[in-house]
Amino acid sequence: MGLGALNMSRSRRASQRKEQILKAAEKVFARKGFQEATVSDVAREAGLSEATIYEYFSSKEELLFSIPGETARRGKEVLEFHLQYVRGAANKLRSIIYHYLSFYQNNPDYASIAMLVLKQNRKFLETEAYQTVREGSRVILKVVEEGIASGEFSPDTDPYLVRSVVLGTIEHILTRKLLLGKPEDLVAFADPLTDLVVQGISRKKEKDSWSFRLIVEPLESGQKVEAHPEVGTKKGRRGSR
Amino acid sequence: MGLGALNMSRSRRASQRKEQILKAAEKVFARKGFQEATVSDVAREAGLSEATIYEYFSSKEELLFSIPGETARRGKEVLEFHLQYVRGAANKLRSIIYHYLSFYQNNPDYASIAMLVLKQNRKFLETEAYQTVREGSRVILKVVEEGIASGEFSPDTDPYLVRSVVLGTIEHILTRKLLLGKPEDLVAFADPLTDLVVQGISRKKEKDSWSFRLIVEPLESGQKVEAHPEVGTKKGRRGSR
Amino acid sequence: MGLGALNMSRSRRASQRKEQILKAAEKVFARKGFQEATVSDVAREAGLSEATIYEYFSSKEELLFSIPGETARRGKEVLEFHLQYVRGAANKLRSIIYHYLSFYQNNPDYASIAMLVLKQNRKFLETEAYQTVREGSRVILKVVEEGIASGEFSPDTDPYLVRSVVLGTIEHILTRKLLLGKPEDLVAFADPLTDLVVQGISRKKEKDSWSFRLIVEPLESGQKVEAHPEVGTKKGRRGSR
Amino acid sequence: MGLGALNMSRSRRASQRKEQILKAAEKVFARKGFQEATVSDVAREAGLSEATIYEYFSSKEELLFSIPGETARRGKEVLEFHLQYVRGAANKLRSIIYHYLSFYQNNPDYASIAMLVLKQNRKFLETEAYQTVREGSRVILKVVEEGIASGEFSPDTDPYLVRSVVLGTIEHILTRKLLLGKPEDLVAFADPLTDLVVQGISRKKEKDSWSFRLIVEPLESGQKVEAHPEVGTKKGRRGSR
DNA sequence: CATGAATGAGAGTTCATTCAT
DNA sequence: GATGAATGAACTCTCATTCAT
Repeated sequence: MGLGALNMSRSRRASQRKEQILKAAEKVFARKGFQEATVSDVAREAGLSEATIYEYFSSKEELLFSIPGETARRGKEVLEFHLQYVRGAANKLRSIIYHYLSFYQNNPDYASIAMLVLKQNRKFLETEAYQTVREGSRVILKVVEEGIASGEFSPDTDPYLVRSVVLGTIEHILTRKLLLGKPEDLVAFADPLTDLVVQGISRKKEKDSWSFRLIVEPLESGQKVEAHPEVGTKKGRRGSR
Repeated sequence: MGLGALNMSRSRRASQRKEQILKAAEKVFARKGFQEATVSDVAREAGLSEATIYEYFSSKEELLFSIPGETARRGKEVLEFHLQYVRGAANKLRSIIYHYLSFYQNNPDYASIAMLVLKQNRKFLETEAYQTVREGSRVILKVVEEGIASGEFSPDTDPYLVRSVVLGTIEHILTRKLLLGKPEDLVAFADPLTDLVVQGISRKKEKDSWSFRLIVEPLESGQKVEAHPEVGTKKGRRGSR
Repeated sequence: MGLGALNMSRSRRASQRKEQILKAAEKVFARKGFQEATVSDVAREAGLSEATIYEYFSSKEELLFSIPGETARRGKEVLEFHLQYVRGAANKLRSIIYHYLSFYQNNPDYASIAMLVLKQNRKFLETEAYQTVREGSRVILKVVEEGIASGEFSPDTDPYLVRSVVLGTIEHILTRKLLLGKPEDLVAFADPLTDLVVQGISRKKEKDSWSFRLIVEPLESGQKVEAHPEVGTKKGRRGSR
Repeated sequence: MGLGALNMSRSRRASQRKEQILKAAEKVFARKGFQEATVSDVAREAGLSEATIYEYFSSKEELLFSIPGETARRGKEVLEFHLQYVRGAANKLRSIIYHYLSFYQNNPDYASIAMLVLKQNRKFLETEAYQTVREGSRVILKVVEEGIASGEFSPDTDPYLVRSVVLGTIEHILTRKLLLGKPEDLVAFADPLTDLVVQGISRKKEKDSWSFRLIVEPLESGQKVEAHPEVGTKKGRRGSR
């Protein structure tokens, strides 16, 4: 005792052990999936006995559900921190998309568990960790609403749809990468995806200008107006939620 | 025996049994998930003994992987049939999105298995059934390419990204419905999603340039064109695949 | 199929298996106790696999509680059958005591489980099997009440106490035999115990005092009557129940 | 430390700790049973760590077997002390029975462990603590023998049977109370039980006097004392031990 | 002395799968 | 073709016990 730096408070050491176990579990579950992985696998990976795992987590499932906790919280914090300095809804959307992709790219084991294990687990929805994820995704809603208010985005934009587009696309690409190995670089999708979404929901100036043009018509040109009458002009459609 | 219409060929009867078992399995796996469901559950649902299940399917996993087969093929066929009569890439995209949503809406058990069971299963990728799904999703690529070629869509559109946006969004919304019960009506998302995507990938600059030209021509107005010049104009960005 | 006598109905075979397992369990639990015995032990003794045990009994505990069922019912029936032909409460008591001792003597494994395992198990009290045991012990109450009514037994006899004396003594002797191996012969206690109990509850002093008076009258002697006036004359004492 | 009265000898303090642990163990084992209780439960109850338990007792079982020690010894001493002042075998029997019932009533945790845990444990018989119990029960034998010698009890009384009757009945009533909660008051059984037993083994004067009477009535003589040899006079019956 | 932390050793239980009928 | 019956093979979880500090 009294070994200075070597000494460590009880709870500090305990939380270190927990972290050690969680890292091992993340690795193992990511590689084998939840059902296929055994607690014995996790114990081996952590260099501990099975019983020790149970000292820190009351069940295999609790172990699984504890994995996102810290990681997700940290991800959310980083995102929110960076978002502070970004101006404009479109730019914020770009930042969010970039962060998600970058986060998954840098945390492949976490990504694997989130996409292939937790996402399909009904019980995960009742988890505290899920709340963090939920809050994170709520940021998208807010940004979209902000963009609508500022006039950057079309007033009939459905924020829920946008969220589904953003998260759905990211998850789809990520899942492909996890299962098929392609694409190599997730982050490369940040800009194209952002552009697509932003253009997809931005105010349709074009039409405005078209109307304008029509007035001008009396003199010349403007025939192309009818060229794409069906695109983006049906108003009032919005899915519930 | 040999009594004409009453008789049924060996294989005919066998394939009927298979269908009976598959229907039961779909129901059970959809409700309980794969690992949680037992072969005994499926047998009970089918009104057969466990051993009989094994007469027709060599393992529980093969049973699972056999579920999509017919259903997916039928879905793909219906889609392709309808697509024949649709003109224009944007309209085809709308039709595709509508079909996917409608299909999942009308086949909730299948949807549940696809989203919550198969998607997380690496082995499913080596399945024949997966090929059907793959082919189905390839249709999107073709339509987008067609749209690019026709000038409907921006030439720097990434068909793979579009596919991910379309399928990812659909799956995201579907998964939410399966796990959270919301939204009630999937099909209501067909138009807003299509609109977003189509606007997101439709030819861009041209319009700007048109307005430009038109504005100059008449007399005044049109300055706002430069208002958001940064949106959607960054060229050359494309994720690998 | 169609093997005549060798064939056996489904349920018949199942109940035979159950019996086989129960016999094995009785043997094993009697020898090792419940906690110390493993399901594997029982399976080995029965010549079956562990899994098969669980086909017939849902848990180790259910297996334990199923042991008394048949045996206890049969014991109770034999007792009641014989009791029909016995006249007089004292003789019935003797018959009951004899039967209990004889039953335990002839069913040592059952006796061991009843005395050393079930008797101390709170959960057993909620068992159906326990009801049979309960009913069996109720016979004693009835007989005592009958004896009181007929005047054979003292009117202030507490039937519940008598039942406790009879069963308690039998169980005490039996437990000693099970743990210490002595006494060899349980049935030898039937008569002495019966005599003690019957004398202990038979009509008492009153007779003495009557006789006394009669004796004195004629000629002489009889002073010793007062010798033990304090024994057995304190009336009105009775434990609750 | 070393501050006079505040100080305490090593062994004194150790034996205090032991007592503290034993009290906790008694409570816990009484409530949950031996197998169901964990060393951790005992440690928590004692306000100590599990490891500390093992400083004082080498195993969970040793802890169990140590519980009776002091308590049983004290019980035995109190009984013997009071017995000194009681005259007459019957009165001594009454005193013994009273003491047992009273002791169990006042030490319900001890009673629970004795009846529901130790009694079923073969290994307890090899314990030193069991010797104390044994000695205690030997007192009954001595008193009965004394009563036989003094003529209070019938000469063909089997002391071992009487011991079994006394202890068996007490334990039977006690076990009922522990498991079923009834009867509330154990001590109320002291007199009725004593009366039953004492009358059950007392010299059968009555019969003697009857015979007497018959003889006197006519004119003289009385040799026919053997007139009712069948009640309680069958000699030579005695269970081994 | 006291204990936090770690673990070896099992036990009960579940099921996918097989096979004789 | 259909199935009742049987089981091998694991896996999760529990706890008494140890030991370094």
